Amino acid sequence: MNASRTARERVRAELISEIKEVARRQLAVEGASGLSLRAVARELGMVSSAIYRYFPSRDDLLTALIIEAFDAIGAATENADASCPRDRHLDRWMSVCRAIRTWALAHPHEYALIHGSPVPGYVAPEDTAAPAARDGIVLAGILRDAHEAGKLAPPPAGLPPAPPSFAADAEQLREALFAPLSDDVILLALEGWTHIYGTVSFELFGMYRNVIEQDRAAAFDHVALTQAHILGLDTPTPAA
Amino acid sequence: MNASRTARERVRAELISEIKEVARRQLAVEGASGLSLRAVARELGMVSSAIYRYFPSRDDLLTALIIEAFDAIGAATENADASCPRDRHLDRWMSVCRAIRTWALAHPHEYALIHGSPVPGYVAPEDTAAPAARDGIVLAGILRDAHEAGKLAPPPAGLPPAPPSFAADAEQLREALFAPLSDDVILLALEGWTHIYGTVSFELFGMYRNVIEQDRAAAFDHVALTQAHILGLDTPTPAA
DNA sequence: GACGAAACGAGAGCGCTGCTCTTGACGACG
DNA sequence: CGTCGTCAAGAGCAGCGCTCTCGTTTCGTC
Repeated sequence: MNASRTARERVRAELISEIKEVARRQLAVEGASGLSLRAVARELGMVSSAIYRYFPSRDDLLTALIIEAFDAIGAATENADASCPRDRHLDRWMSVCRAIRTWALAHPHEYALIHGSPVPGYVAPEDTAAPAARDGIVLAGILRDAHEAGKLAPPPAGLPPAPPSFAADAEQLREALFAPLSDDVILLALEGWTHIYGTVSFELFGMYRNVIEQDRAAAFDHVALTQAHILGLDTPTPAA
Repeated sequence: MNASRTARERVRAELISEIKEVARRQLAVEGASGLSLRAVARELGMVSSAIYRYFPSRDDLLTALIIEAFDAIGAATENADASCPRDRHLDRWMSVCRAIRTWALAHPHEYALIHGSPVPGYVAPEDTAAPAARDGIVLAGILRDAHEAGKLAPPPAGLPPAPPSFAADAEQLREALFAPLSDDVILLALEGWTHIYGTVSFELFGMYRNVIEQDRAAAFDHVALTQAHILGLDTPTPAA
C-alpha cells in the first residue's frame, strides 16, 4: 500500500540489518569492547557519522546485538525442544541444555554479551526482556508438560523447602510460566536454570582451566542430568 | 639491611600500590572498561606516561587488580571458614558461601572483573592461578574434614555417576585438593562450586530481575543448602 | 668524593575512539 | 515547481593507550 514510502524505508531497514551484521562479525572477532562504530562504517564504505542516522549511539548498536543474541539462543532452545517427541521430557530437557551450551561455544562473544559482566553504566532496556525470557519459557514448558502427564516426580527428600519469602515471587512466576507447579519446584527450576548457565559461563570464561580438561561435554551432561533428576524429570520412560 | 636501596624501592612500591588503589576506586565507579590510565595519572598528579614506569600497559594494571580481587575473595572465604568451629562442617560451608556472595555484592565491579566476560584478547597470566584457587581450597578443605570425621554422607541415590572421562581430571584434583574423596564427590563439589558462583553472577548481572525480587539472600541460602545436602554435608549435628 | 648507569617525571606526538555540528545533495509530496 | 525531510560527507572536539625523547635525580661502584 505504500510502495513509494517503502522504497526509502526498505533501503533503510536493509542498511540497518547490514550494519548489525557487520557489527556482529566484528563482535565475534574482537569482542564487545573491540566493536568500533568507525570500523563498521569503514567496512560499509561510509563515513562514521552516517551510522548515527541508524543507531543513535554505540550502546544502542550493542543493545540491538544483545537482543539478537537473546533471540538466537532462544530460537536454539526452541528448536532443540521441538526436535524431541513431546512426551520424552527428559530428552527434551537434555536437548535444550545441550543446545544452550552448543550455541554458547559457537558464539562465545555474543554469549559473553548477554551473560558476561554488564557494560559500565549499562542498564538493559525493556526491549530485551521478551527475547531474554524465551529459554525460560522452553524449560518451564517441559516441566509443565511432565507434570501434566503425571511424569514429574516430587523433589528428592532431604532438600530444603523454598523459603517463605519466595512465595510472592513464586506466585508471579506461576502465573506467567509455571502453570500449577509448587513453590519448591519453581525454585528448583530457577536453580537448575542458573546452574546450567553457570556451568556454561565457567567453561567459556576459562574457570575450568586445569580443572576439567578431558571431556567438558560429558561433565556438562552430568550437570544437566543431575538437575533433571532433582526436578523429577528422569522417571524411567516406559520401556521401549 | 638495605635501607639505602630501599629508599628508592620503597617509594616505588608505595607508588605502585597507590596507583592500584586509585585504579581500584576508579574501577568501582566506572567498571573495567572505564578504567583509564590517564585518569589514574591525573588523580595522582602525574603525567600519563609516568604510569608506564610502573605498569607496562593497561592490561597489566588490570591483571594486578584481578589478582587483588582473587586474593580479596580468597581471604574472605578463608576468614569465613575460620570463624566457624572446625567440626561444624555445614556451618563452615554456609558461612563460606555467604561470604562469597557478600563480597561480590560489596564489590560488584571487582567481581565482574574475575567472573564476568574476559576482556577481548585477554588470557589470564599464570600469576592469577594461585590466588584464584584459594576459594576452592577452602571449600575442598571442608569436604575433606567432613570426610575425615566420618560426617560426609554419600551422595543421594539416583544421581548420575561421574562419567569415566572425568577420571583423569579427578585424579589430578584429588592429588591437589580433594584428599581421598571419590570421583563422584569431586565432580559434585565442582558443580556445587559452579552453582554457587553461577547464582551470585546471575544475581549481580541482573538475571533475576522480575524473577526473584523478594529475598535473594534467602534464595541464595537455599542454593547453598541444597548443594550442601547433595554433597552430604548436612548430617544432623550431634544434638546440642 | 666523583663518575657512569639506571630510574624517573614531564612533554610532545601518533593513531585511534565516540560523538557533534554543519553543509550540500537527493528524493518524496503538496 | 517548490518545499521539506532524509541522507552521506567532512571537519572537528575531547578523550584514549601508548611511544619516544629529554633533562633530572638517584644509586652502586671505582
